[in-house]
Amino acid sequence: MTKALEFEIHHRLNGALARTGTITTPHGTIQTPAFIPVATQAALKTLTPEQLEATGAQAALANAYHLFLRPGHELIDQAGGLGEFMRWSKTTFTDSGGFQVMSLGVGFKKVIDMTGDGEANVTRKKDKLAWIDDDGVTFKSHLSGDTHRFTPELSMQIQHGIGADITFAFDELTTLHHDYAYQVGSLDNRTHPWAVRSLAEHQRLNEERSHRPPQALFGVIQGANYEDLRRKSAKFLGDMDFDGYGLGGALEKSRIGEIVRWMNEELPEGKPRHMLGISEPDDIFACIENGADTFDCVSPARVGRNGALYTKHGRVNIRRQEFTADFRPFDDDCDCYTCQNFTRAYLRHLFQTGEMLGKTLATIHNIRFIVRLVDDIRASIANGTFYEFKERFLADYYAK
RNA sequence: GCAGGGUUAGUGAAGUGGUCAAACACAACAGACUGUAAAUCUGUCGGCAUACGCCUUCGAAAGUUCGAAUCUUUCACCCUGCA
Repeated sequence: MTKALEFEIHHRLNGALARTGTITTPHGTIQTPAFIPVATQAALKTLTPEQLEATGAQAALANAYHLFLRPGHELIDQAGGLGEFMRWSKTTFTDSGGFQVMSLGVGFKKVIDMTGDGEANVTRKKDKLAWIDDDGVTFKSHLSGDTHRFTPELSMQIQHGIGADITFAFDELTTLHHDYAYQVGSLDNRTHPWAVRSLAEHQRLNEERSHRPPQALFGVIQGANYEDLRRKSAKFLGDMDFDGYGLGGALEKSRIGEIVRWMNEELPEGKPRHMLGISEPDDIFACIENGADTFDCVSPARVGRNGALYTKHGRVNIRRQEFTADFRPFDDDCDCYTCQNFTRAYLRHLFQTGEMLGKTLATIHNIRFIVRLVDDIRASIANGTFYEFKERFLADYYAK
């Protein structure tokens, strides 16, 4: 193919923005909606590519910030690109690194405070490592303390070096404590101008690097919880020549569906929309219902590594004493490798003893659980049972 | 037999007259984790009580003292030198 990305819509849900479709990139086709697991440093922690593929994952998302620091985007370019480097033949994404770099600016460090009323207070003190201006972000590496500077241009150069099929524009991380005036300034002075610069650099790099498969670029919409800002941002970016859109952070969980709807009512229908950093079942339903096509999130993997496994009745901590002699599969409805082969007692034992296999098996289960949930939602949109499925699933999952 | 050292909560280990139900670590128990500074973090951890607090503890017994895990005596067990 000569195009970086093609998006086709197959089914639409009556009365809502939800749709099913396919995203095709030079490395394959993704049936949407889809959950995209996160392989931040060109690896999904604890899994081999074969194990990841067996979960049904159709793509993986890595991070420009982490790969810039180690091993460096030039090295990945030399290796033949991200997919070749990590031996993942399907579609790849990279996040721009903006979120990571700017989160250093609001990062927290554990501090023990012995002042005050004489009691030791363990607090989390701000440990600022990033400074933002309208041109870019200066930051210190969390690894070495070296100072670096990211601009939209450099982020695109890094992402082209890494060579993922789908890349994201460099945007500003805002948080909920930023007020309306700050959010306006963030859009007008940074996220939007940076989107223009990201797109220009991206187009230049796609031409310059015509020996490589063409890459796609998604613009990232911000605007926090403000309807006018979300619509304005979606309109502004929607008029630009992006291949798709990222729906970005700083939103109130309880209003997530509504906020996603504002954006998607303004965006061009024929381009895919990626919800950044979301994986809780209630959020996934809300976002898909309101027109999101793909999701990524570290949570299923991280939470799994820390011993919490998804079940149809909610998250459960596998280390609980009650599983000591429980020889049933973890979730008897689950078709994953872990549930097909191992008992709760064994999984608990692996976590109690700190065996690495426990983390692997829990990660396999959790990734499969969310991938399959989104696959099931896709099927329910196609056959018209979305609302029944949603109601049934969420009632079970969040039942006390 | 002589001389010296030791015995603290599930385990290891601080603590040598009051601020000690007793640091710290591990184990155990419970919880958190949403564009990964996360194989991380938080809480509980003698008994009863939501809590204020009350009760029983620092090998055993008997003492000294207003007050003992901390000092004295005897006993038990363990370790190290010399015989």
